[in-house]
Amino acid sequence: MKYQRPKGTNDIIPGESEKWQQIEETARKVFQKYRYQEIRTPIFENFEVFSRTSGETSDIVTKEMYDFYDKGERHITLRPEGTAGVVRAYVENKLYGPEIPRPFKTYYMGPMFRYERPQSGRLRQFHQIGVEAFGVDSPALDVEVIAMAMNLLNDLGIKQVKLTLNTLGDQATRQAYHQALVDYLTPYAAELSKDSQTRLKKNPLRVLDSKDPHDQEIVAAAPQIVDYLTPAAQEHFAAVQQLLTDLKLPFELDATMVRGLDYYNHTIFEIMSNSTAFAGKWTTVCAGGRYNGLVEQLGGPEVPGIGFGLGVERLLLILAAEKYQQWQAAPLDVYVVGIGAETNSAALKLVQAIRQAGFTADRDYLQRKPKSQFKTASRLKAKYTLIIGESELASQTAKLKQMATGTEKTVSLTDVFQNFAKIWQQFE
RNA sequence: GCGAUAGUGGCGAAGUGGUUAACGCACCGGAUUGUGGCUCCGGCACGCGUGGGUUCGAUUCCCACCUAUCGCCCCA
Repeated sequence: MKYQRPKGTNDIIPGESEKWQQIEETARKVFQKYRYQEIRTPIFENFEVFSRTSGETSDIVTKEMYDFYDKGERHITLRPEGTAGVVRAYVENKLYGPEIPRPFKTYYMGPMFRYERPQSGRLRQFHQIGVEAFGVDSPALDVEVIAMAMNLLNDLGIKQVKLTLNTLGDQATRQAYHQALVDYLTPYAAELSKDSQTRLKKNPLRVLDSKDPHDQEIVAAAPQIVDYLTPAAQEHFAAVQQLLTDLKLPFELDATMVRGLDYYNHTIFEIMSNSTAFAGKWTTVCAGGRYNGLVEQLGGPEVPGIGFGLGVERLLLILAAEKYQQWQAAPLDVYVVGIGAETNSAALKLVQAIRQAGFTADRDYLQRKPKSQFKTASRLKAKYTLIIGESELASQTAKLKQMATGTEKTVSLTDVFQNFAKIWQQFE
């Protein structure tokens, strides 16, 4: 093969693309109900938009950025996630203006890029559907966003999910907790895994979700962030839990859940699936949280925000495994069979007329013999065939055949051109 | 970035250091001047991921690279 797609990318071909359309359509419908509007931001941004916000020491910045210098020596990054770009656009377009009602609720869908080793459900170019809501600090908004994510998954036919929840607290909480954690972990530094030793220096919180068994033993007795929450943070988190309960949305608390990105605080959540697509292992399909302070960090006013991102490829894996739906191309109403080269023009006019009458139509383009054309019509599951040959051409008629029954009727070409819907109706 | 496994037609899949690379499915054509099934007959890899090397000779052996899959890291 001369050319192959770049490593970690995928072609979404007919047969697949229908699924994408269905997912996107479902998402748009759900978001519309909650009154979120679409935003489309560039696929690439200045490097700093992501490096500053995600955290200089985060894995995304240190090893997963797809970045390069363009011809003007600008340091460009293909977006690794959606939030930073949306926040940048929010600030740049002054969407925090007083004339814009709060919360400002928006959603996006599109490709994201991370330079990493491809694996199942993980690509270099992958796709996320995400939402962001700005300008409201109320726990009710946290819960609305979470409920909307659950709503979307449910509408997509994914029922087997688990919602996990944690809080990172506010600035004061984080500082106090950070210190407590470092104090606790430092004596164990030598025992920690190599990765965790560097985490301890760069971002101690990340030690919490280490997969290393011995790390986990140490972490088990570590101080928990809930014990360091300021009264305000405590109150916020309690309210979120209460509201979720009011909505009868079951959730689990996970004190070790953290985020790979630095900008999160307060409520963070993940929705996980243990679908057979992941060999029964709980895998995150949707992750989100609050990011008060991020807007400021990108040069805007002090405006709180919350959002989530959902991985489309992972969603597709679950849907394929659960076979919840049958996806297919638009059904074929009429297949036009042309017999003889001289019917070529008439066949083309016929498919066009049928399409303009609001039906789907296709024809043979290879001048194949009738038997083959009928075979194809049959394979395409055409409801009707419209046959035109020399004799029909001479009498300005065509034969309409209902494939299921084999019944044939002669129709005039003029009628087909002028009112195919009527002919269709009479046959049905 | 590290480790493991793999790569033969549209798909599935045999195979071997040596004349024309099995077989199945799908597809195309014919038997049947203009009608869907079945059957029968025929066609369908100038080539065995790419590039080098060893050899009289490589799809087969060696090396490098590419890609995929899985694990680690991390994450959607």
